[in-house]
Amino acid sequence: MQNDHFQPHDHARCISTAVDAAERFCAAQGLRLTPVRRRTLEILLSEHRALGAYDILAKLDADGFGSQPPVAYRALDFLTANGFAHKVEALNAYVACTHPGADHAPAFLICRSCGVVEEAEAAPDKGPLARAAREAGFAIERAVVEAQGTCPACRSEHP
Amino acid sequence: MQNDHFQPHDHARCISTAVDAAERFCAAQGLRLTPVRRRTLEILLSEHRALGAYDILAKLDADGFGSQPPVAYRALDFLTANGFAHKVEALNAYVACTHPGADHAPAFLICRSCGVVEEAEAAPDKGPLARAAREAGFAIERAVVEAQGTCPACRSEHP
DNA sequence: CACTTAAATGATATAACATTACATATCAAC
DNA sequence: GTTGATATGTAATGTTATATCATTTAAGTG
Ligand SMILES: [Zn+2]
Ligand SMILES: [Zn+2]
Ligand SMILES: [Zn+2]
Ligand SMILES: [Zn+2]
Repeated sequence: MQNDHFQPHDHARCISTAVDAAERFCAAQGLRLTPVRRRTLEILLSEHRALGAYDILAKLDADGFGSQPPVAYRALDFLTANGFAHKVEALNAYVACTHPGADHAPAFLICRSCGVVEEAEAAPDKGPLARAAREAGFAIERAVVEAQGTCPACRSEHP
Repeated sequence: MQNDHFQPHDHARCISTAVDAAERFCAAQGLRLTPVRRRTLEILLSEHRALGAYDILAKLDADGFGSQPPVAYRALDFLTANGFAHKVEALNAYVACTHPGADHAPAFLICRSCGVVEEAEAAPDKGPLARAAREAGFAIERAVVEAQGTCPACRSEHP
């Protein structure tokens, strides 16, 4: 794993890297990183935890954007459709992507103690699930891979 | 894979096997497979698709059980806690277990065309995710592994 | 059997997550 | 500047899930 956000790290760099990548990608693809979309990405990037759509909506509202659910859901749809954020299905919540750039298949390690969500590569063509799919003749299009447990930082606090 | 519920099969046997296994397990463990719990399991077993809690609730209501959400959620809690059913996080819906018996880590193949959900073994200690977890010192307690795509039966219909 | 206690159910209310629909505004191209 | 496409504002509604408290049922105990 290139990064490990369970440990203390230069988080300002996490934010600037991701925002820069989003800006460059949007410029290159003719996508519009509008103020509400950009602010939503910044909100997600502010921590490595998954945030609910209504948590995000409350912050957007406080910042002078709209106060109705579609404001948050539209921004999240844009960010997830373009790979800048992901939905964590097990939490019904959203997290900024930490593997910005190309299209990819995310997997998550979710600490149930501190809430930090670490993104890894799912490698959808490998592993036991891919084998079961091949045996059944099933064509995988998208995979949700989310492990819940405890991160090293939390376990060292409660030994 | 022992079974493959994407293909035609003796489904009455699926049902009787699973209900029998649940009855034996409850008898052995001193658990109470009450009428509403048993009926909920039968409803889930009636098809190999995931059903929403409110779909189940409507059927329970029609059968003379209660009509309020906790009726369905309590029965589903019992069934999932004891391994007779699983929640499919990507669908916010529930499916009967087809690997009855011991405690196990399920993975799912979900056909987005016909809705059939096939259960496989997740093998939580293998695969790329387990490797990433070991590298990060993360202790996995539960894994959500859900692949969405198309099953062989549906693909042969739309070639 | 009567008593106690834990588990399960009934019922009400509310919280949390998400979408539809339609009006208005902004932007890019012509 | 007009046009058409994209984005936003806003109201209403739909869907999924939980909290709380009263009541009933079942199991264990003397
Ligand atoms: Zn960081
Ligand atoms: Zn990502
Ligand atoms: Zn069957
Ligand atoms: Zn199972």
